[in-house]
Amino acid sequence: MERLNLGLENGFTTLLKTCLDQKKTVLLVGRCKVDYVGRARSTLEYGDRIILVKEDGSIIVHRPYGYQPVNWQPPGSVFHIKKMGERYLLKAVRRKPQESLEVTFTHIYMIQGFSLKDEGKFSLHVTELEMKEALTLKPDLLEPGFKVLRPEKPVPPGFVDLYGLDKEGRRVVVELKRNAADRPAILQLYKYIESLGGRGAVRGVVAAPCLAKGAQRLMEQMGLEFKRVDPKECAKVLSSTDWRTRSLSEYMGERTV
Amino acid sequence: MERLNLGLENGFTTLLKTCLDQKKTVLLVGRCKVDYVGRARSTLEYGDRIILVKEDGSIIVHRPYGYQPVNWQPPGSVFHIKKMGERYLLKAVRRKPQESLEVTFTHIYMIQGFSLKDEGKFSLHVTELEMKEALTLKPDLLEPGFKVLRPEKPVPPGFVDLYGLDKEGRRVVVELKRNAADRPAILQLYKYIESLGGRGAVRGVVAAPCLAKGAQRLMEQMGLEFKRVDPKECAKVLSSTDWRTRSLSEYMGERTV
DNA sequence: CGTGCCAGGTGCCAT
DNA sequence: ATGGCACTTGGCACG
Repeated sequence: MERLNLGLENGFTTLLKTCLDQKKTVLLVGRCKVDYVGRARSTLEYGDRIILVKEDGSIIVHRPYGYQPVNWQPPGSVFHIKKMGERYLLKAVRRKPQESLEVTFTHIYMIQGFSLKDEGKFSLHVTELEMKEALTLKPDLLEPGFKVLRPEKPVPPGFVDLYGLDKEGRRVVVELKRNAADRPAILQLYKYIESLGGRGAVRGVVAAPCLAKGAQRLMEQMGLEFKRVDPKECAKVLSSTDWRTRSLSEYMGERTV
Repeated sequence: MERLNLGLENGFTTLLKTCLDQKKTVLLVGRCKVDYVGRARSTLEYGDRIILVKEDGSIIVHRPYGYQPVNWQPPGSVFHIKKMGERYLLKAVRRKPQESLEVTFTHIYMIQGFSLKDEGKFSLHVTELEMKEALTLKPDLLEPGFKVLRPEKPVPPGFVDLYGLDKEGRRVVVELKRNAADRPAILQLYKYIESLGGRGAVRGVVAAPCLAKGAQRLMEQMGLEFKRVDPKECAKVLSSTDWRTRSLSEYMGERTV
């Protein structure tokens, strides 16, 4: 970590340009207004905010409350910096879609550049992908005798989460949800079934921790089955075994065939 | 704006606790690892990051790249601060769902508290709501002679965006999309039509700037019509008139009747 | 409070 | 590039 703080007297524009040139991350705190034009359009009146300008050309404007940024521009944006009389202008533009974010400062309370080294690995568990992996390795988690033929089977409208055979040899199409299975999930499964020859030809199974409120009736109407699957249970299966380490990622890698 | 920077020697824990007690926003830059457990679970190995701790009890961890935070906890979280030997611990817990975020610092490059005053008004334009407002005020934008009977008509599965009559007096159900109308939107409209007596009884119209890729065929299959509506055109209608200022919001406010 | 739907959604990976 | 889809989705409005 290397720090850069030229002080405000040295100039907002100088510091900011230096940081951007050197691909440093800049932390700004100041009183500003924000105007955004692009897919939509927004205005934010003057107030105190925190602004992050990152090495990759992204910018995020945070109010002193709330989880979400009030305005932003994604990585790859191009910055323009200007001093306009008493005010400082920071503009971030991206193309495709053409969007522009303009931050106008009346006061800058803090500006500081940092060279941050962050190569730490991030890993997320208990995702739908992990559920799919677990069910591929231990299909019994879905039902005894179930065999996975293909995870991510492509069908005309999209991708089936799991495709396999039950112990009687019938084809099974599985729609997997990490959260409660809702109406859209069920309708999606139904579409897949239709494109695979209809209900007579394949079994339709919704695998999820539970069903959403209105989903039960829809399930029955469409003649689909619900199988309870616990995401944490799936994650545990993966972490408790070491078969995952290599063999699974390879196996899952073949799903595109 | 009031600034608080006691310096590191004064103690990470002291400063942080003071800031949280006084409901200040804290900016932190340091080398840390992050562990999250809750709906899912994640680990982030050591690296340099920026942490925002806001007045409302939210915390956001940013890597030096990317638009999205790598870890976070929403407003209302409860913080626990501890010094563990050479390391500093910042833990944010929320209930419902029960989730915990733990940031462990080995180095703190900067820590600073700010009392930020931000009452600036934020407004976003050209939302789906504004399109609906525009079409309600100028139904001709949809098609000549169209009349809106009710925005947001409630039907068993949900709410119809616009409900009205065409110039021949036929009932029209409109599904409105600010972006390209996709399959789910079309299926949704179809559900509404079924619950209103089926295709013979009402016209089904998808109003959007354009159709998503595979949507055309589905539209035809279901016997629905597509009407191009330009969000910018809608915005112009709203901005070029001042009828919006009060009267419309009141009118729209009655939609729940 | 749960439930449903929108978002400047974003991100990831597929063809 | 575009399409399909998950996300610790978050957010809001409504029953």
